[in-house]
Amino acid sequence: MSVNNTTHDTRDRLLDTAERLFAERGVDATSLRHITTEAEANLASVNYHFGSKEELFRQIFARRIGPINEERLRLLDDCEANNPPTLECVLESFLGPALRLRLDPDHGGEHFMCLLGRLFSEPSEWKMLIMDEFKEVYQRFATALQKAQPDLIPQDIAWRLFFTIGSMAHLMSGGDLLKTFTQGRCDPSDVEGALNQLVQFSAAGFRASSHGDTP
Amino acid sequence: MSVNNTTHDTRDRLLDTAERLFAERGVDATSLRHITTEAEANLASVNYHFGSKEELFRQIFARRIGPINEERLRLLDDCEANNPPTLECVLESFLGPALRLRLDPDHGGEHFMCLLGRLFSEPSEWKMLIMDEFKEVYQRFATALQKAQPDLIPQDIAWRLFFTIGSMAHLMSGGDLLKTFTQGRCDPSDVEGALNQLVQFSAAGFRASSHGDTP
DNA sequence: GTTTGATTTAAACAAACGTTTGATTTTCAT
DNA sequence: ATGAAAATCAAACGTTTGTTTAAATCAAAC
Repeated sequence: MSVNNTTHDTRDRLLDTAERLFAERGVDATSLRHITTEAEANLASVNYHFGSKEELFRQIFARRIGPINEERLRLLDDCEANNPPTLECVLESFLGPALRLRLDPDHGGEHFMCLLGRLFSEPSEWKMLIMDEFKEVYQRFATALQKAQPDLIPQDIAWRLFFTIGSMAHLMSGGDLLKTFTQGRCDPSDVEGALNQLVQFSAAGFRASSHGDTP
Repeated sequence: MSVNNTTHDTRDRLLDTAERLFAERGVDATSLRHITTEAEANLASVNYHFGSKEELFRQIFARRIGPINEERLRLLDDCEANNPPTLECVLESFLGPALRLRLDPDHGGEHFMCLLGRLFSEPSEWKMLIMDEFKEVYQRFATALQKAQPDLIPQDIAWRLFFTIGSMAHLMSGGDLLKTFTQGRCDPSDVEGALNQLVQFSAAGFRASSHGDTP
């Protein structure tokens, strides 16, 4: 049988459920039994539809990461209509599509965002998956940032983009720390507020002079 | 028998080996069999010396985190000899003791640093362990940063400290991304260089005006 | 209505997990 | 040297893991 509605029912339910559980408890700590139970599917269904747990993870990742990076590049194109593009515009093009996953009405995007944020600091196998998909986006944005701040040397651009990614990943992977320590007065789920905070913080970081002393 | 040299030999070897493997492969993905094999100890030795895998982790954490936070507070005291303290001094007091774990000659500190960096984005159980130990340090530094930048509202301080912690955690948990993408021209293992980059980046972020527009 | 292929199901698989046991060896104060 | 405590050891414990199998069920084409 080829594709039809009911056929992909359990397949999608497995993807959604696994995405959520992977985000909540980590990939290694989530068993196929847990996934299939919550998805109301048979234990064997994961191996039937995906072949293995690793391939399930790969497909969870694949269906989300493409659109995000495409939108990043599309927004970056708009920024580069101006020459040089503004720092804020470039940074928002990079950070916005990731952070706005939280707005997904069925919360699937939010779960994936959390999972993706955690992946940045994960060792080994799983991380390699992002690397490849991320390379083109990274290079395009590093170049754009260099154009926005032509006085910086490439190493400084790299360091600061690295820190920006770290801040983004930290925000994506939870933000419990922030909400806890501020007793809810800073709310990471206010997407546009959080995005604005991060864009302003990073933009200021990129505007620091090159060798460190404040001018 | 009470403490003597050979008695604590395997105990320490277990702590060191587990610390390294937890950092390299993650806590969940590291088995007691893997730990005890590499430590050249019997499988039962972890349960004999620590009672459980969780308690082993707890002790790995406990022996390192105390000294780090003490040094942070000691350095912060020195900063606050000046009033107000400089942003750079406060940030370096917070970031330095963590990042300088890399300088540990037997590389144990480096492994722990990696493990600690990952823990920030980990879900649930393991993370709670840091939270408690971290609360006092967080509050003291948030207060100091507020004194250093009195024009910022507390929410801005919290957001920017959150981003600083994210950048720090990203750097601690590996920095593969940075080294890979810059083909080695940015080297996270140059501790003082990396520390300087992060301090300058964060300090500039903290100096951004409150509501976002560049003045 | 029968057939065909896709899907679901219950049951079993071997492997790996953390932990426990009881005997054995090592260590050191007496 | 002797006895008691500490440490190590091989072996087994009961679970849980991801995966496989073969039969049962379902959907639709002929």
